[in-house]
Amino acid sequence: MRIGELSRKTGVPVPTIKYYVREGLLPAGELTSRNQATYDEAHERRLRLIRALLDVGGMKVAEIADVLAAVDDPERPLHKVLGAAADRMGGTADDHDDAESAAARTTVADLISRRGWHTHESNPAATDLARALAALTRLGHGVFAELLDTYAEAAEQVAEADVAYVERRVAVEDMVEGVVVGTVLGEAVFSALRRMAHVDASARLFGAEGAPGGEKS
Amino acid sequence: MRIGELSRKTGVPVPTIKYYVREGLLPAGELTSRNQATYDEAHERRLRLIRALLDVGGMKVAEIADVLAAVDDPERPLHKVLGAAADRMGGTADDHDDAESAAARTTVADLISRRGWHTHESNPAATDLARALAALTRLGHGVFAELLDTYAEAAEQVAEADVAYVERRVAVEDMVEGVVVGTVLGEAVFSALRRMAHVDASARLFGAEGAPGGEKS
DNA sequence: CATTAATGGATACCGGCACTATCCACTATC
DNA sequence: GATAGTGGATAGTGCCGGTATCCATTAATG
Repeated sequence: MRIGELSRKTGVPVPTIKYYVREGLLPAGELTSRNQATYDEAHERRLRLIRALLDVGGMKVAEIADVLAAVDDPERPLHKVLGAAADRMGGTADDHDDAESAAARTTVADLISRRGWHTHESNPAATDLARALAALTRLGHGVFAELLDTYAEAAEQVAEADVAYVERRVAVEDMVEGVVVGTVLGEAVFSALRRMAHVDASARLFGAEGAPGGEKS
Repeated sequence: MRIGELSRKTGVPVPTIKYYVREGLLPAGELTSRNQATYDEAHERRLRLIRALLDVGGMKVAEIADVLAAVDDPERPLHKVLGAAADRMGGTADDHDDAESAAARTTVADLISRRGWHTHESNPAATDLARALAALTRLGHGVFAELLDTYAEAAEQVAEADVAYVERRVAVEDMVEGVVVGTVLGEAVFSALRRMAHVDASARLFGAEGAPGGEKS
């Protein structure tokens, strides 16, 4: 398959495909002449993954390059790929490092030990959590931390399901890709579900229905 | 308080504050002369909220403007604010509208009725969910949909806690802000927790620990 | 076999976004 | 009265995902 067909099959413009190759997201086609190359189903699959990560997962091109490099490296242990896939999140790192941040880090450390999690507060996710909690405190919503255990419980359920899902993938390369998909797209899935459940929960409580065209107060 | 002090207290540069005022995120200070204005704690609080929504929540300036306009409008019913706060998510809307998308929409509709949710598939969150599921299917991960009920269960727990949290805010304006904070920052919190739980769950299953320096498979 | 279309590769350019810099006339403060 | 700070306006910056354009070469087509 040549680049035009790849473009037609995936809906990605040819110059964009070239751009992804330049950025290292997609391996180049195999050259058959000086200006001819062929692409196979692996390229097609990779290209769809890239678009899903971009459009649905909201990842940046450079982050995708990192994650895919980890995916392609057979030496890379699975949990490192997971780490690379996970580290994409979190706000911009202009931390204040004030009293709220310190308190938040303590809260996170307490949570980790309380739940007996096999992780460490150096985990980027823990840093992100601390940042979010610190922001919450600065906004006067420090009480929100009381929900942490409820959140953690739900997160455990989801994570358990995710890992079980990854586990039952047959081949290892499928597992690795499964980690990426589960981490990134799973987040989009859960986020959407949470928002839908919000509508439902507030409808139950306040009597407003979710469909538009409702009442005024 | 004048703009310089506001800047010092919040760590936001003066030109940036002016920019937020221009973009309608922050009300202008009250003019005392032609080129002097005073700002109060409400400005300070609002400014912190803006930064949290930007840095932690990953929202765009225009989205924040929409949400804050809804927050400031006392006529706006609560669930509409929630909608405005929630609609910020989801990928770019260049939908394919193919077989996968149709199947995904059916899956979403089934899920809504199965769980008896008071929402409709016109909900933007439902659209986002359908998009994510369609992407999953295109990647050959259609089986992921089997996790949907586990995800939904967890989402319900979280949403219930969120709504209960909002409910116990005393004043109404606090409730409204609580909705925004709970929706946006709550997502950051859950996302971080999920990634931490991933590490823990995969450690339990594969015997790899969260700290680096592990094994090969 | 001649013409047209497509390709790989390189470079330049584009629009959107979140600021940042500069300038101005004016005011507060020392 | 000198210096710093202010509101307001306009222009510029750096990054990011692409697009556009060009070239020499090769494939496809009548």
